[in-house]
Amino acid sequence: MANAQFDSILAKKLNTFIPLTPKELKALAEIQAKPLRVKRGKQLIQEGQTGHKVFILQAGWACSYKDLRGGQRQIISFPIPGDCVGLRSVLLKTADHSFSALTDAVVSPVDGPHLSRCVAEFPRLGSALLWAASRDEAMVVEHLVNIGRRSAIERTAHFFMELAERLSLIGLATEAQFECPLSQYVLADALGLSSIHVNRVLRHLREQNLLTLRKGQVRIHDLNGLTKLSGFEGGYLNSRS
Amino acid sequence: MANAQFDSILAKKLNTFIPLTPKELKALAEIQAKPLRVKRGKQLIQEGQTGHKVFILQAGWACSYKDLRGGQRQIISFPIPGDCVGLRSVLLKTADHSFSALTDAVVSPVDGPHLSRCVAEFPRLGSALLWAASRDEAMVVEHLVNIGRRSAIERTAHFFMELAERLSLIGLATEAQFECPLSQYVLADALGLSSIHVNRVLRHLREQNLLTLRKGQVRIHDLNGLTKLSGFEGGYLNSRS
DNA sequence: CGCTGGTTTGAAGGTCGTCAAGAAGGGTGG
DNA sequence: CCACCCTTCTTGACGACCTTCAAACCAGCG
Repeated sequence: MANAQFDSILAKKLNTFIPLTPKELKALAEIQAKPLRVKRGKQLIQEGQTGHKVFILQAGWACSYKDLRGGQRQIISFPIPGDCVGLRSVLLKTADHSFSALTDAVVSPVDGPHLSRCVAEFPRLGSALLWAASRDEAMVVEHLVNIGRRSAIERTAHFFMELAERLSLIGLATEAQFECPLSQYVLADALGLSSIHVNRVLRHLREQNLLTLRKGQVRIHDLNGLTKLSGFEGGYLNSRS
Repeated sequence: MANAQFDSILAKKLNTFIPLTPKELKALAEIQAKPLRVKRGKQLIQEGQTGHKVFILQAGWACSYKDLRGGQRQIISFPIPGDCVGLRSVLLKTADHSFSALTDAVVSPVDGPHLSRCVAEFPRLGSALLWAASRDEAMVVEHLVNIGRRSAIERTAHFFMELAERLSLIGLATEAQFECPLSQYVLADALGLSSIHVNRVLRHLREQNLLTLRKGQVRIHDLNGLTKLSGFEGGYLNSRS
């Protein structure tokens, strides 16, 4: 039992920042005690709503995003297992983004007051969570740079490089391959492109033997070439370095 | 003396979140005790550097940004007086962005350890700063949406609407006008456009009698029209609502 | 078997970037 | 005060990148 909690994916992540004591690990485990299964497409946070929900994604794929008039939307981030969602909005009056499951998923709802008490009692846990939040924000910033200043191909390559790195840190990717059940529509909303152009870009990447996305699997053929093309530097993802 | 500290622009901002006690105000004043004049163009933080510098902007204009190979850059945000810069990187190993003054400016360098001790002693001050940081992140997110999913005109209009709102909250803008010494090159780097296209967009805004930027002054001619055009909703900027 | 969600491709057009060059300030030194 | 710089703004022409519209294709599934 204690071991299972020790192995919580969030605990593993925070441990790379500071080693946590058994007591801290126990508190962390209590935070994410009640896993909740949600169906693909389920919306867990609605932009503008009050009452601050925080979730820890345990399994599956999801995205945080903002809708615009005219049915468009911009995806902010794809949380992966071990990531927190909604932390940023805890101190704001209303949630500044929506959050939905993209596949069937498992999340742990976190009670706001409980979280507050917990970080008050265990400040090191608080700063570990703050570190994770800082890292998430650095990812949003890099996303902004990606959309603002890189061409569609560079941008797409960069996106997959980052995703590969993140997944590999939690053991969900090898050097050459990982699961990625994102449709081209979803990718388009993340990359600030039309889905049709995403298709063309993916074909280019395939034809140049850089990367293939097929049946929810990304295969990386030429890591070096992708790195060069995208200008990817993963410094903002690692705690060491 | 105590009054001058009371009037610190950061104190005023944080006060809109939670009213601060005299002791907290005193601690806050000590944090930003040594104002430093910097010349226009001065770089205060370099992306990738270790040693975590935090600054509070007291006066003047500045920007945080990331450089890309090929001399391009993407501006992340324009801090205005009372804003903190570099807080996000405190817990990261290296700064994830650069920071430079755009005009002659005044900043207060903040000592990392001192800041830590301070928020440990005054937790409410800590959460006030965290609130400010959350608000800043919400702005980055909105910036991402802006670049990813809005056309050049909508995007530019939205940018100025947000800026007007922010400046007006600290008393640096009226309904109709505010100072804005940003060149079209700088605007281009912020909006993910070429400076030439920024020029074209500004002309459109001028010709449609929406907004004029001339000699470092923004004049808003049609607030309603701009709001409609940009789809601006300032909810993420206010503490109330 | 038809339906549905996703992928693929083509053609046409618009937004926006690039190249090039002139105009309009503002500051500095003679 | 004028000449000369530099930075910034402005405009035109051209082309590339990316979007939109339209339609075919494919696989999984009831």
